[in-house]
Amino acid sequence: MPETPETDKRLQILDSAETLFAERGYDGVSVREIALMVKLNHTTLYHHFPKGKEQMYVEVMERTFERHRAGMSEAIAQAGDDLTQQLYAVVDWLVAQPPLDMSRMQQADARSLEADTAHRLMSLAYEAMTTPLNGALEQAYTAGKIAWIDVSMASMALVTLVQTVHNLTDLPLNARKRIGYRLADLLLKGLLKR
Amino acid sequence: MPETPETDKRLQILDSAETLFAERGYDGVSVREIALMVKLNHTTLYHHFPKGKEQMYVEVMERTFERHRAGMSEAIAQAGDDLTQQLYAVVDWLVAQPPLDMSRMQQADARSLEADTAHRLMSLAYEAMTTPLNGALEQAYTAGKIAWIDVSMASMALVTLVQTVHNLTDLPLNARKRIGYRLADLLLKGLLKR
DNA sequence: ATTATCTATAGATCTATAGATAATGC
DNA sequence: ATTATCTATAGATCTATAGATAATGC
Repeated sequence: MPETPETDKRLQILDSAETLFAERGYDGVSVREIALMVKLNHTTLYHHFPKGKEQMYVEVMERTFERHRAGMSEAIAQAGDDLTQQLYAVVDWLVAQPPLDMSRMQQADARSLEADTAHRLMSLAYEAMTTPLNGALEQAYTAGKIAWIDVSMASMALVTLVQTVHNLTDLPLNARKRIGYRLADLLLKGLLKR
Repeated sequence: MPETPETDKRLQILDSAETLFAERGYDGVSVREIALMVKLNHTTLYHHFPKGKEQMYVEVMERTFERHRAGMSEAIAQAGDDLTQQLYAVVDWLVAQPPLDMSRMQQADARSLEADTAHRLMSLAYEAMTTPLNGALEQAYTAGKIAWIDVSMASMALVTLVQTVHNLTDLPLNARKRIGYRLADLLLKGLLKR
């Protein structure tokens, strides 16, 4: 069976790099490991990515952020206009995706990149990961459903909390999703009795 | 002025290692960097820690966990019996401490350690970081102040959220604390209107 | 005599480049 | 002729050990 033109080696490399970078971060992954996953000698990767490991990381992350922005927007749009259902849909999306650890990106990965590149990527990340949720929260506020809050703080809080579900590596996807819903409930209802 | 006997070289090494490991994780720190901070040749550290870098990391983390457990217990005890004030006190403690990124510990650091050691440290970490808050939440539930929740999930959620404040590196301590309080409020009151 | 420190070095990575060889497209 | 792949290798780390030398305690 012939390969489809989209799945050429360059895309295979990015896909493998994405899996590895998501698991272990920039410094935790070697160019050799990425090459091993796509069955190429590691020096061949420099043909496809002349600027080396940093270029692979940047292209991987740009793809990842855009996919997350689109995926979360779509999830929210499909969920109707109830905030709780919208947050559950975002949980479904995030839990099914590879982990995206913004704290590690900032504390570790960014230090190994050229400074301008690191700043640009971090801004992209915050923007992509909060914009769809910000919209949902603003709409809920306008509709009188939620109290006044710092919308972008709440969005980051949800994303951060749901990402911790990826640390439960021994649980199957469904169990991780259920825990994600409970974290969303916690953020929606709060601890104090109503 | 003579050095106090407690601040001998071994403790200086652990203090420097703690700062560096907290900032950049196990793989992000080299034995040479630790040695540089205490003005020793890096090979000298193997005299004080014959099992090398892993031994330094283990001793650093054991100290850190115990200090956090004690610090959070003390903070809660001093705060009286109001849950909100107790959580604020925990925020004060956590924000003033070096960052402790459990996600990075599990996803990155643990992979570089001997497997048994890694498991033992992770268990210690979860236990130390949640036990004091679990107690406060159980007491609040018994007193009818909060709704029924998974207490250890809520404790981890608070710790995780407050740790993100360490990523705001350009803000002074007081500003970071205020954001910590607002995150605690979010968890206490929730988004939905009451 | 014991403890703390250093020099020298082994051996295992890592990223990246130069340049040869094989595969592909016209 | 161009594109994709490989071999060989440079040069920079890293952790760790062996063994010499200096400082300290009895």
